[in-house]
Amino acid sequence: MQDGTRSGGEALLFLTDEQLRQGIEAMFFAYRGFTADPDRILSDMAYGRAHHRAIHFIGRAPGTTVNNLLNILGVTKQSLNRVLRTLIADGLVESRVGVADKRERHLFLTEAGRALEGRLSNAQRARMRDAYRNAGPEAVAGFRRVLEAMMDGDMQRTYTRLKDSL
Amino acid sequence: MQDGTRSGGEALLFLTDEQLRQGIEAMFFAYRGFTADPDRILSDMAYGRAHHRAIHFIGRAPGTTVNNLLNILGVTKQSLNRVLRTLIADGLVESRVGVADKRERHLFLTEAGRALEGRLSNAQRARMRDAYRNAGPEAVAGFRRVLEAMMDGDMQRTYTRLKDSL
DNA sequence: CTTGGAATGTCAACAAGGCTGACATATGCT
DNA sequence: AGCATATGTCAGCCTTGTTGACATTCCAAG
Repeated sequence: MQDGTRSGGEALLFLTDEQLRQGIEAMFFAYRGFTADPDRILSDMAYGRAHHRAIHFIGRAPGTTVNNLLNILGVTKQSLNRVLRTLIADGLVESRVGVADKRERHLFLTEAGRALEGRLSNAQRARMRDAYRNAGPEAVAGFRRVLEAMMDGDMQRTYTRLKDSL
Repeated sequence: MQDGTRSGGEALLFLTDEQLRQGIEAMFFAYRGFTADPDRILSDMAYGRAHHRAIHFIGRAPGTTVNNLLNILGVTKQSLNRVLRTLIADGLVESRVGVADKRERHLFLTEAGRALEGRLSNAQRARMRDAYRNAGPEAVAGFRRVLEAMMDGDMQRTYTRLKDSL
């Protein structure tokens, strides 16, 4: 009564190793599609996926601090700083010294930053929308449930906080 | 009757920009969890995610050719070759000259290769299993449907071929 | 007021893993 | 014989991650 059937006779066939393996591969191939469109846009400029992530989360939570962003992105400050430096130099991001705490830097998208953010997120949303429409609302609900269960505890909290902040 | 409601009054609220954005972020955070466990195992050795992918798909389709693997992984031969070279040198992968066509190399996991593959895929399946169990069979079906709809056409075909080959 | 710690920025060095371009080798096919 | 295919390899470049060290600025506690 483990991993395939249950005492009541209810099949747990969705937990077989083969089903799990298919899920793993689906995740791998789908993530490629997920990033493909923004990647194409970015490759025309001198930017990569790291820039996209920074732009996305700054646009998502304007005024966020560097530390905040660091936690969301899960990279080192040196890594993030390199990306932020170029975005600021190129006039896509603005960094304002904190009011309450002047050590903190609050990050905002400039007009140009918002423009690029729009292009990127339009492309990514278009793919998502097609997939959602194709799969239907119940499938989408399941999709979200499985993804949330797949996150690390920390990220689950970060994700929920972000999600509920609108 | 676009993007929010339909003439019949059926809500399409799951296609709102806000819902799509949440799906995008869920995908981002979930993928981190998805790769976290194998990454931890690999970082102890001199290997990375690229080695994991190669090992996974060779274990998945033993005897696959280099070209085949190239198509699945979507990287350049130089990139793949660097990874394969170390895996072969370390005795995890065996490369056999083709029988019908001697230009081709067929790739197999050695005993040691299968051992590592097992560790990695056990870890990844464990997380997947927990997520699946947590979300339930209907959610899993929806998860799979959305992921498949999110893939590029090419990858969708590759994925299906791979999936049906068992 | 001094001092410790927090938040941030920056420099240097390095590694993984992508990429392009060029070229070599062996083999298969026409 | 000659072209195409499959593979390997060298060299060089880019992005994006890492660690370690150090400076600056500022808050807050003693």
